[in-house]
Amino acid sequence: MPTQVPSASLPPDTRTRILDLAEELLLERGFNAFSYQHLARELGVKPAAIHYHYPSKDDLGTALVTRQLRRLRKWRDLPRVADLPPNQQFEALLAVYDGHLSHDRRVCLFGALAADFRTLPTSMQAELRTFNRELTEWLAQVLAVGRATGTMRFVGSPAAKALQVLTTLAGALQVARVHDETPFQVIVNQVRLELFQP
Amino acid sequence: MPTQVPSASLPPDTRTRILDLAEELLLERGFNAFSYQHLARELGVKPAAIHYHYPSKDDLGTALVTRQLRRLRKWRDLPRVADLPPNQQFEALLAVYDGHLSHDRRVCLFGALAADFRTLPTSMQAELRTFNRELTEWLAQVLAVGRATGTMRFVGSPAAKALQVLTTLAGALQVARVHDETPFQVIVNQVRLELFQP
DNA sequence: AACAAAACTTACTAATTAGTAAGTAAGTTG
DNA sequence: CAACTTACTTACTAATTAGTAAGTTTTGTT
Repeated sequence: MPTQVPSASLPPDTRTRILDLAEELLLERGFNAFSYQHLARELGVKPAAIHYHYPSKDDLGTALVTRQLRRLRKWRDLPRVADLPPNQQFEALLAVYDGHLSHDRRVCLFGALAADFRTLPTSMQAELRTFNRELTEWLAQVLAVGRATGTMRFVGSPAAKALQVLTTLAGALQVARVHDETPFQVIVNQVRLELFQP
Repeated sequence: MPTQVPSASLPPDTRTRILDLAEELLLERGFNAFSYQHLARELGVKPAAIHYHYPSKDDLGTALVTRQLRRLRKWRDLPRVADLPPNQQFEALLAVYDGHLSHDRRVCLFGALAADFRTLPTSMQAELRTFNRELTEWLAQVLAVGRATGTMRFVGSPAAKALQVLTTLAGALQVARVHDETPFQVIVNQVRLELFQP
């Protein structure tokens, strides 16, 4: 979920630059709204160069989701995230979505792909399912501990609450795109209010 | 929001059949994933016939959203909806989303268009904003009365709660598409549980 | 029956799409 | 230095896209 890993940033090679731009276009315009030509033009290479690195758009799309899944796992296991108390882990999650919002109101990966899901290659579909499942499981665990330690309050199971919250956050970024940043903030505040009410 | 108005159903003319099929493809595959050829082939006419009724895809898309907006207003003002107590109005809303789910797991109009929003003609964007705004205002009113009359319980403003709930419902249909019907039911139950808890 | 308007089809553009095959230039390695 | 690999470009297909113009059939009206 994090946008950039600020580790030793070498000048990115073409392969990575393709993936970065494709991700940008995916999150800003949708998977069926950009072509190899778009990528090539903006990167200053020929379309065939993209095909060299990612033979088909299926390959490119799958690489995109796979990288995001790798990032999620890395982020989740980061000491500065994993070692936090539940309420701060939750805030760290909200910060990621807030980062998307600030970044030209990008939607999240899930929100970008869900509507067009049936037009996606099966390998992308499978990866996206895994991504969503792992994220939900992580949050469910956070919520379970949060409630057990008394910092969070909610009815129903942690799994149900996690699913509901993540769905709301994905949707909130979409609403922000259609309107402006305000409804996103309103929704997030509402979620927070309900989760941390006394 | 209702899928079909069961009034005196004459055999639909081509103009309507185009709109019906376009809506089906929009809600099942996304706006950028169907073409005039797809429509024409399935309707047994030539692509130029579609252009005759809807000169450009912009026109078609706009007509699609406009019709949905008309349906929303009609549904909302229907005696069998408008005259209901708030909790039953809310259940009527949930029934609409449940109808989408049953109908081959279609997403709602908002969920279908939000991700690709920036690729849409401005007239579609404007109509979709109006659609979402009016639906939110309606639900806010329902929630306000529901809380005032003691049948519903929630913290925060009715407007914030309405925005949150509708966003969650739109997202829930997307989750259903990516996984299966189960998470949709889980999310809706969670929403209900929180709204009607004692 | 005459006429006009509505609802198309036929036949076409020009642009864009994903993808391929063959060639080339620059590094890398034995 | 020779052979090989990597990372491309050039040049091309075949399909699909939205859209148009002109002609034809169907329908409704007087």
